[in-house]
Amino acid sequence: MTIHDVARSAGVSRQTVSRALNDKAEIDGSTKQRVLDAARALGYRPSRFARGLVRPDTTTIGLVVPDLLNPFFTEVASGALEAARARGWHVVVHDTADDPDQELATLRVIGTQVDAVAGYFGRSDDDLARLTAGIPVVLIGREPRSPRFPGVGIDGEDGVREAVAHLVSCGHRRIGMLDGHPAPSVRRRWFLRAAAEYGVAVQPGWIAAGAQSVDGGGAALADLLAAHPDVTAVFAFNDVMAIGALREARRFGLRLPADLAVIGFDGLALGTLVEPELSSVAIDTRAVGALAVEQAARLVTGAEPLDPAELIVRARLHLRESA
Amino acid sequence: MTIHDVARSAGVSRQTVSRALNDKAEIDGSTKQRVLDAARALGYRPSRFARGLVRPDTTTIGLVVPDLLNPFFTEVASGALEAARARGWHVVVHDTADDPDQELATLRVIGTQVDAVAGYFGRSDDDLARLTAGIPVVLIGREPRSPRFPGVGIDGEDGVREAVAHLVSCGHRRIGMLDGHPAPSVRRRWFLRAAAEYGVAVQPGWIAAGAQSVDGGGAALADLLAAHPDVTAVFAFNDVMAIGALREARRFGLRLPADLAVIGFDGLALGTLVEPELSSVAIDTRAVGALAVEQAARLVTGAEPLDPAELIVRARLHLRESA
DNA sequence: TTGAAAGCGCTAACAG
DNA sequence: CTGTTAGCGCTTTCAA
Repeated sequence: MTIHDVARSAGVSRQTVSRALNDKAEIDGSTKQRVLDAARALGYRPSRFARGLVRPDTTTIGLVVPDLLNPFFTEVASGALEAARARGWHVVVHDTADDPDQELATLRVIGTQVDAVAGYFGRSDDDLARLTAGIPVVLIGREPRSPRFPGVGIDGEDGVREAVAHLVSCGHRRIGMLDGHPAPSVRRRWFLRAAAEYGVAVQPGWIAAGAQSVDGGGAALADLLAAHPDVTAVFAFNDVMAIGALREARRFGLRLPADLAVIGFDGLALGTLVEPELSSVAIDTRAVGALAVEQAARLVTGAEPLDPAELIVRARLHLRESA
Repeated sequence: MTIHDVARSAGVSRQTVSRALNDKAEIDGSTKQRVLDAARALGYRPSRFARGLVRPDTTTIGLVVPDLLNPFFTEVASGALEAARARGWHVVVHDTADDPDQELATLRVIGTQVDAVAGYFGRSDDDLARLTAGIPVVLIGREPRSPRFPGVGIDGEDGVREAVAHLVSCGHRRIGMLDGHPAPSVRRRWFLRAAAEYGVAVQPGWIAAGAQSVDGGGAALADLLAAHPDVTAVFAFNDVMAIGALREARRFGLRLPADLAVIGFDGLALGTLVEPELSSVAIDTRAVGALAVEQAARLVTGAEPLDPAELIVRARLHLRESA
């Protein structure tokens, strides 16, 4: 079903069909209507590729995230969108549902939709290279960083240390962690290292892991407290889990932060909506997205790419009410 | 910069370049490397359109939302994503920043990226028709519904009536509303009609309007209470605003729901994270997205489209703690 | 293993 | 106002 079929059906040339469809001036009203009717009758839809081939194009970059329902990723996306807008570029957001098959499927089609790709990927560098076949790729949050693709890194080490220092200074000695799958995470390593520095001997049982979601955080806290009710503070893999922990703690009848102090990671705007407001090892989520776009832009235009050191976003402790 | 330039630079034919880039088998290792080097040196990137033209294609639909940071739209997007996945299709999400210019820019490029468009648009039907030039369009939440494009409608009338009935049955007589811009909204009309039915004479000053955001909701409540501190309950344009109102009320030192009852609209998952948990006139947000995709799918494949009556999502009151 | 030819569906430029 | 011609950049036959 091409423009040719419509042309034949309407008894005109392809060019006339094109004119009718694109609302051009140089065409007779009745001819136009006839063409439009024929197109509708045939169920004709123009090929976006053929169009793109002959029309001036806008650069668009694809942002791939594992889960749009997680506000962390929407904040990153928002930063990316804004950075792209500043250049007059477009961003389309893809959701892989945190599923390797979906990620694969996305990678297969994305090459026909965008000029560069940025985002969160689980596949190996080799797979990525093969699937993206020549279009620029920027990884976000991949740890360890890839030698092959540039990536935006998140360095939470100092921030986590601040968090542990704060908890210790408040008198906490039994500090647990709610890790997120896949565990153990880098954030856990930062936590354990900081705890060791401050003389907190974290017992293996003080760490529980759960899905990176509100419910996962709640479940992890329940597990943790069931085995170790004497833990007085927890550091969560991210804010979403921390918020789940807050809710779970309330259900347990714990007072916050008196009975249990909670510190999250990410510094989401969401943290100011819950009660008590969430303390968090915060990163500039919008900067993460903006840097990814900036690097993608340099790759696309052939400008000098940003240096790995410039592509690191550092975390800082934001103290609010929950700790 | 085309495949031709690379071929010339590497001293091979275009097909050989194609083979090298796409990791095909029938190519000598050293030739491949030479081609790859030349491509890199030239900064060559294949045209996604030319590729799309000759490669089997996956259908993708574009979902256009005004603000990805608003969880309502991410819930809708999530429903759309899931419905598309069930058919093996893809969805890309576009954010227009609630800005007519961005919407225009998006519409201009979207035709080269997707096979159908669904979402929230402010432009006139004529503009939409011209800009989308033949690709199927599904409107979401447009009120009144367009005669030209199919759309998913939201009917909150019964739900709002339930909400007002509930408030009245709890003894509330001075019930205000926090409307969202652009005001007055359809939801306000539902509210006023329901209030009239239940004998509540809503004074003009009991209605304040604000941005459709957390801060907007907080500001609107502040305005409302400053002028009419005797209002004992408010219905908010949406949950996000309601949550802002909750926060503002806490800052005012009001007890919830004893001093002020709050009911939102949308039924977001977010509502269960705040304290008190938010009562809301809830709609099935995922169904909204799913219906939009379903209709787009029918338009794309030429199947019998869904009837306007089937494209309506009705709201129901979900009572939690805030009212 | 490589190259030549053909054509994907569309629109801009030009001719009529 | 309408049709003809000529590509856009790429990959897939098929032949060498």
